[in-house]
Amino acid sequence: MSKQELVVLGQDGADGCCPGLLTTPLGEERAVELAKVFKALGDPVRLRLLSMIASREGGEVCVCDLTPAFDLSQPTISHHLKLLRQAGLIDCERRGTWVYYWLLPETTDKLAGLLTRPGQPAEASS
Amino acid sequence: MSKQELVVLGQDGADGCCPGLLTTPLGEERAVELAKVFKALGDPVRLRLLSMIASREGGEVCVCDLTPAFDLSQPTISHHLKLLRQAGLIDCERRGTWVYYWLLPETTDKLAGLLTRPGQPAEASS
DNA sequence: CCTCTATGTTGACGAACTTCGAAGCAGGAT
DNA sequence: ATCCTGCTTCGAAGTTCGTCAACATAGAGG
Repeated sequence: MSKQELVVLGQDGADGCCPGLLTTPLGEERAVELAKVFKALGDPVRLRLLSMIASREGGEVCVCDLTPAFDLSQPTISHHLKLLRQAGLIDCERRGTWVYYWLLPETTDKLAGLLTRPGQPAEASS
Repeated sequence: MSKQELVVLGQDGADGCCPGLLTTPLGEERAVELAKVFKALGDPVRLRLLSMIASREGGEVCVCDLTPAFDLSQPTISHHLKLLRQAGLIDCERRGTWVYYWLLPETTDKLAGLLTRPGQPAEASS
């Protein structure tokens, strides 16, 4: 299932290794890589999907719990989930009849780190 | 100059007022608003522009310093800068012959906060 | 085996995006 | 006023994206 070519956000982010977006000019290859992840977040449907998955109590959501929240066909939801998966933001597994999705926090952590300025702790909101 | 309809990232983010992306399901309107900002970041050219602007010593960059870094026409760079500006990520001002751009850190701070999980400080990288 | 349900994949189409050249505008210099 | 330079806006071409209907697949249960 999770045999998609993921976007791997190289060395960086929360582990405090490599330059953040806001401190050092971004190289072209790295920009391309990063843009894929941000592009995945650049759609309202995908943002809501990610949010629904991330905020789920047990950490896992079945597709059948996601689809009814939208006025979209199931294939469209499936398509958006695939893009989020390819961006390395979520992963999934089939369990019997259903497929469960969960957040990959490393990726969001790295994005948050990249967008954080040196002096700014940027504690989680709420 | 800065009379663009900015995307205003409502109440949220670093000020710890409203739910982060990862803790509470996102409302539709808010998702649309947020998606515009992420979409602005979803292009390699714009990411590099933002990075170049943000990491500049004095905090300001002239367009003429940005353009040579790309294999793109000046109108194209101008277009991307406009999108970043409409997303509320940067602003600009004309001074004599040149136009200077600078980062609006409130917006990146808010994004970082939204992507940060409750337990995770997400200190700036590098 | 066959059928039913839950998901993913394919192909197609309109909308949106990226890019360019050409034209427009604002200021400084002549 | 006239020209030149720096930048933005306009209009068009090519590409990518979001969406759906139709089809394919995986597993459960007869």
